[in-house]
Amino acid sequence: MDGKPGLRERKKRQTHAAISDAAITLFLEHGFNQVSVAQVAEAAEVSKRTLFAYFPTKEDLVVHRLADHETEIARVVRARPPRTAPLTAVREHFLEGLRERDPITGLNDHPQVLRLTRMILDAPSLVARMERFKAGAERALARALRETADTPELTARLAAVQIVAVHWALAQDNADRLAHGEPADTRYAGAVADTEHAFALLENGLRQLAAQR
Amino acid sequence: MDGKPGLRERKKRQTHAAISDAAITLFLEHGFNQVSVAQVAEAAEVSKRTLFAYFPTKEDLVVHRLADHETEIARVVRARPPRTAPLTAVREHFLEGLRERDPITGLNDHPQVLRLTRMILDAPSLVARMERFKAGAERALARALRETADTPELTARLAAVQIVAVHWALAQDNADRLAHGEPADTRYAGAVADTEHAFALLENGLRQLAAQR
DNA sequence: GGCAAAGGTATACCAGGTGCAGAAATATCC
DNA sequence: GGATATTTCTGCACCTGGTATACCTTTGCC
Repeated sequence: MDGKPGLRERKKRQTHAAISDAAITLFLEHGFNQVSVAQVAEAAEVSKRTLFAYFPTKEDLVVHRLADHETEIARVVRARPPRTAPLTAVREHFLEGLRERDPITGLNDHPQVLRLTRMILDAPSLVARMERFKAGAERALARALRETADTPELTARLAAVQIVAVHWALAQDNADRLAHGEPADTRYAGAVADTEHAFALLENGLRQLAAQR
Repeated sequence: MDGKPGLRERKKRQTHAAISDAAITLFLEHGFNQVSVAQVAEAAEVSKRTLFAYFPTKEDLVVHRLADHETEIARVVRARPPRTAPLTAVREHFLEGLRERDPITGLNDHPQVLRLTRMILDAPSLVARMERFKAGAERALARALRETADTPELTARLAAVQIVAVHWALAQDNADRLAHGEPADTRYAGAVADTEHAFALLENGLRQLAAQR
């Protein structure tokens, strides 16, 4: 489809990568808030104005790498085998992510990943950006549920927000533990158990929640 | 406890209110992003520095009014009658909110409220701020569940994120409809039905989600 | 009334982000 | 291959949110 990307196109990609790489390197080294976009631009040998032509905000310098994941759950639901419940597909996908130590599950303890996670958590504006991400994931998943499982509008939205919320809670929990020094391999069994528990809760509802007091 | 707030204290409250009022007035009239903090400060007859002494960020000029609601769900759970399930308490509280047209349920169509909602939705930074709000509500609710229903750590967190997510989805749905012109009184019946449906889903789980395809 | 402390102000400053006019590089047409 | 049109990059000035500093005013209190 594009045997000839064209010089202009290639340079664009190159510049994009140069800026992104310079940004990540500097941010990991000194922290997100400690590095100005001017410094990033200088390191990438590009004007500040050009940097903003490629990345609309400073946060995007980091977050654009995760853009694919925004619709990941929705894609999993759409691509599920016939007669499989959406929830089952999402659960299996998450378990597979755990097995593969996919960073999105929070269960990857490579120093680079750990530092990136810490960097994001230390920068409020980046955390806020991640929340918007979640909202995007919810919308995409709601659509997928409507279109592939004939789920009514409201039910789809409700299911979507619940699933995404649980997904993130699990990942965050894993990431927290690894951030506190627990090795991924040690955490693995617990992460699997927690995942099973969480999806069982989703499937069976909160009825079981004690009513005492 | 304080029959004599003291002059200093009174002036502080007064200044606080003056700034907040000036801000809301200007924001409602011209839009959040169209008004600078300098203009708000000028309207409130206060220096910019003073404004930031009272409100840490521009967003807080709007959001501080909702601060109480951050822990509202958690308080409802803590204050529930004996042997009542947390979920029941939250549902009843939401239904009561609908009856009273509490703006937090999205079912208040007073022009002021409508304009405020629109203003918030039109300003990405305010939306982001609301998301942080949600996160705070989740934490508070998780604690309440742990402390009043002996819910284990993970279960409490999972339940909390689900409940808060559904709560917000319902409110947002109502707000959306009113924003599109539907009167609150017309929407009321549907809002109640949707609420019942949503909480039934929470209670019974997503098992029912069709597995077709 | 006088003094310490709290609170307010003016000013200057930093960082993220945008608008604009022109220079430089790339693509296109002859 | 060269002239031209188009895209992209750049430098610069500027706006806005937010902070630091240093100084002044008000309040509380003896």
